[in-house]
Amino acid sequence: MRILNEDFYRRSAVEVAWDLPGKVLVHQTEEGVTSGMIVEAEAYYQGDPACHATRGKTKRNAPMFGPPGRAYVYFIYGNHFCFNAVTGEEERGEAVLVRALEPLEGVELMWRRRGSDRPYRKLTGGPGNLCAALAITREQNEASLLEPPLYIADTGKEVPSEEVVVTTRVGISRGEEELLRFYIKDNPHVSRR
DNA sequence: GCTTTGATGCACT
DNA sequence: GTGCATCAAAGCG
Repeated sequence: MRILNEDFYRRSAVEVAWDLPGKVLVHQTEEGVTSGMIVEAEAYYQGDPACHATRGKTKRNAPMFGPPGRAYVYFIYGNHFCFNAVTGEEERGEAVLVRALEPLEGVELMWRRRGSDRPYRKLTGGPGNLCAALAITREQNEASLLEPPLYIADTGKEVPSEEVVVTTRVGISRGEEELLRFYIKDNPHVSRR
């Protein structure tokens, strides 16, 4: 597998979000390697009222204004982490939220982290779930995605464009009208259709 | 410095 | 389908 380079991320969030389904997110930890195919992603860009960066740079969203190819991990609702890949040129304030994975490596480890009574589809389905399964926390905030232990790789297999569905985003209270969400058709790990 | 609320998930009805 | 856990940062004053 080929690790995606900076040029991949140095594009608009919408373009990157379109290309991410089918790519593989990998996290190597002391416990072992966990990875999964990205099956759902959403684009956020400055000017979008729902984007964290829409009101300029703050302490929380500073990674979104940094160089592309970094992680932006933030804590939400007291319990949950969400993982984003920073895209676009520096100071643009763009990112792509990874919402769901299909487990590949380290499934046993994910089960151990999550509890064994969990339905398989919920193991990495949903932004909070995939972060818990891959052990992504605040510590991975601003980490580079261009090299191990945390990176996104290209399997060489492209997802046919007719299998990628474009729709509106989830959980947005403002500006729901735009079609910025991309997911793989009929994949059981996608939370909402 | 105090209040509000959110790019959620889960247990429960 | 509804409610709740739980907290950091934004927003306000």
